[in-house]
Amino acid sequence: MKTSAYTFRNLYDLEKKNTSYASPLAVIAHIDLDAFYAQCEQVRLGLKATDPVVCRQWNGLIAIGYGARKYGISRHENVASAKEKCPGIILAHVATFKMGEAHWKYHEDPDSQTHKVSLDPYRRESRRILSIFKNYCNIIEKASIDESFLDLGKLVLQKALELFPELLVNEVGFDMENKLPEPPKLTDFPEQYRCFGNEVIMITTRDTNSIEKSEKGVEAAEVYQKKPDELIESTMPCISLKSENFEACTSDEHLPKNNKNNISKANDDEPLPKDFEIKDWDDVLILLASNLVSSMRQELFNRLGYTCSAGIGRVRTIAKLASGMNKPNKQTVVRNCAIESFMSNFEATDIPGLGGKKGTSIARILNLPNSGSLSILREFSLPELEEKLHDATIAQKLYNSLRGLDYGEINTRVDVKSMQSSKQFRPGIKDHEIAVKWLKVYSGELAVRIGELEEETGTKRRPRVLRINHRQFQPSLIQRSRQMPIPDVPMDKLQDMLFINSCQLLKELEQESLAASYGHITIYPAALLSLGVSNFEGPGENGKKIVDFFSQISDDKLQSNLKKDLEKLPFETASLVTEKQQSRKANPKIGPSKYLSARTETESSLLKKKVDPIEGLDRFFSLGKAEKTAPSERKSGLENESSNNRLFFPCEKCDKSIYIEDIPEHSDWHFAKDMAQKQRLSSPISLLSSPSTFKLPIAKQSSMKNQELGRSGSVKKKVKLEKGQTKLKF
DNA sequence: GTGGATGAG
DNA sequence: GGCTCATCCAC
Repeated sequence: MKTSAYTFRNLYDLEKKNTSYASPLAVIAHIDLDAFYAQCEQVRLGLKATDPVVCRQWNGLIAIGYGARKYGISRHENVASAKEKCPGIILAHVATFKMGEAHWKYHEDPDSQTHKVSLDPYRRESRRILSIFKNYCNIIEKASIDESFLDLGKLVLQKALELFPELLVNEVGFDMENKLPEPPKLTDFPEQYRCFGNEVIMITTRDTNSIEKSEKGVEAAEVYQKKPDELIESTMPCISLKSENFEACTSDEHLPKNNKNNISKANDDEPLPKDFEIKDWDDVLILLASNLVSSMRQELFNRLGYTCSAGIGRVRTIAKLASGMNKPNKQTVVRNCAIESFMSNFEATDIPGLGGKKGTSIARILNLPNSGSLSILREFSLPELEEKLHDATIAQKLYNSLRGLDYGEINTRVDVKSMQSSKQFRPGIKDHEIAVKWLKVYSGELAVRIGELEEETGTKRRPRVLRINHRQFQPSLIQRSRQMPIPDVPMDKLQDMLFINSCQLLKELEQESLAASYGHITIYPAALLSLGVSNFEGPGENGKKIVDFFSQISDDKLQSNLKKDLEKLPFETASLVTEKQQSRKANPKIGPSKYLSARTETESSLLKKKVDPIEGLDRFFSLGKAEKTAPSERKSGLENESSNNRLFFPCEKCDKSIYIEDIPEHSDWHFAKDMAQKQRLSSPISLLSSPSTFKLPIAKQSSMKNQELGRSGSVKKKVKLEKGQTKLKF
C-alpha cells in the first residue's frame, strides 16, 4: 500500500490564507477574460460571441473578439484592413470624453483631435465580474483589468474533507508531519466530481509512454480535452445569486450551454482519460478545483454574459501560463506531475516579468537559444545561476519558476499605486489654451476614479503626488515631467484642485522649456500630455505586483553582469551616461534641482507658519457656496465659462479677472509681493491662501488694485464681474 | 522627492 | 504600431 508524498501539515496549510499558497498542495487559478474590451462591447451591444466584434480606438484596433479572429483580423491592424477582411465587421469604438465635457460617453463619431479615450466602462465591468468570483473565493487578487488570481486551497480542502473523512484529524496531539493516507482511486471518487468540468483541457503525463525527453526525466505531455456539454452541477460553496437580465448569447454554440435545467452527469459517457489515474492527493484537489472554476466561469456567463479562460496549477506562474494556452472559453489544468513537461512548452521570456529586456539580458548572459530555452535553463544548477547572474535572489527565483516552485501569495488587496490620464496628439497640441482644456478633462477623470477607489475600498485613499508629463518631437524627442505634492481636500473639491494644480505644473513645464531654449521654443506642439496621481496614502501597504517577480533585477545590475560577460558593453554604457549628463547640462538655467529647492523652501516656510491647507482651500472655493445669491444666479468661474470658453475668477485683491489656470501664479504674485520675495516658482493650491493674503483685510487688498499681473506676461482678458458673482479671495 | 524607463496588453 | 496604464529605479 503506497502512501502519499504529502503530509497532513501540507494539507491543512491550505486552511489559512498566509500558508495556503506555500503548500506543495496549493491550488491557484488564474482567470483571464477573453478579448476583454471587445467582449465588453459585444455584451454592451447585445451581440453574440460569434459576431465579429472588435474594439476600436480611433483607427486602430485594441481588442479583437474571437468572432472576428476567424477572419484573420489581429491587432496591429487598422480599421480599413479589418473591413477588407471582414466586410460585416462590427467596429465598436471605445467611450470617449469630448473636450470640455465632464463625463465620457459612447460618442457617435469621436475625433481624436477633440476626444479622449475612456476605459471607465471596462473598469466597471471588471468590478462586476470580480464581484461574482468573490462570491466563491475570498482570496482573490485583481491582477489587471481583465485578469485575476485565486487561491482555491481552502475551498478544495473543505470539499476534500467532506468527501474523504479519512483526512480529518480528530486525535489530540496528532503529528501533523504524518503522511496523508493513500489517495482514493478514481472509482472511489463521487461520480459528479469524476471530471474536470466544462471545456477543460488537462495537462497530464503518462507514465507508460515516455518519449525522447524522458531521459532527462521529463515526461511527455498529454492533452485531454473534455467536450463542451459535460458540465456538472457544482456543489461547491456558492452563494445563491439572483439571475440578471442577460439573455443574449445563451444559444451560442461556442459558449457553455448549460444552466440549471441542462446539466448532464458528466462522466456517464465521457469519463476522464482512461489512463488518468489519481497519483496523489494533489490530483484530488486539482480535480475539485477544476470543477469549482468551471462553475465560476459558468456563473459569470449566466449572469453577465462573459466568457473567460482559466489556468489552474500549483503556483501563480503555472496558472498564468496555463490560462493562456487554450482560449477562448477554456480552462487548462496542470497537474503537479506534469509541471516539468508543461513548462517545457515555454520560453524563458514567457515567464511573467521576463518578457522584456530583463529576460533578454538573462538569455544573453546564459547563452540561451531562441527556442527551447526553458528546458536548457533548467539544466543550470542553482549555484551556476547564482554565479552567472550575480544575484542569489534572482537566481533562486528563476530556478524555482522553472520548476513550478515559485510559490507566491495571492494578495487580496493590491493597492493602487498610481492613476493616470493621458493622451497622445498626432498634430501636437498647438498652444497653452488647448492644453489647459485637456487638463480639465484629465483632472475630471482622475477625480472620478479617485472617488471610485474610495468607494470600492471603503477607506479614504488619496494620492499625495500630482504629476504632469509631456512629450514633443520637435525639434527632437523631448519628454519632461513635473510633479508636486497634493493637498488634502474634500472630495467635492478634488477635481478643481487637481485642475488648478495641473495648470500650475503646465506653466512650470512651459517656463522650463522657455528658459532652456533661450526663449524661442516652448513645449508646443505637444505630442503627449498626461496627468497622473500617485503615492496614495491610506490603509494597507500589502501591495505586491502581479507579474513582476523579477523586479529586483535592476537593469544596471544586468548591464554590469553583461559587462563582465561581454567585453564590448562597457563602452555602450559609458556613452549612454555621457549623453544623459550632457542633456542635463543643456539646461543650465533652470534645472530640476533648482525647482526642487525653491519649492521646498517655500513650502516649509509656509508650513512653519501653520497654514492649514484645507482651510486655505475652503476659503479659495468658498465662493462656490455663497448663500447670498440665488442658486440659479450664482455663478463662479468653476461653473461658468466665459465667452472664449476659459474659466476665470475675479481676484479680490486687485479686482482683475484671472483665468483659472493662472490663479496659482497670480496668487503667487500677490504672495511674492506681500512677502517681498522673488524666489517663488511654484506652489500647490493648498498654499494659495498664503499667510499674508489669508489675513488681509479687504481694505488693504484694494490698495493693490492697480498692480500688474504676474510675471509670465501673458495676456489676461479682463472680464466684467457678472451679476451675483462672488469675488474670489486669494 | 523627481524624472526617466520599462512592462504589459 | 499607437495608445493607455501602472510600476520600478537611478539620480
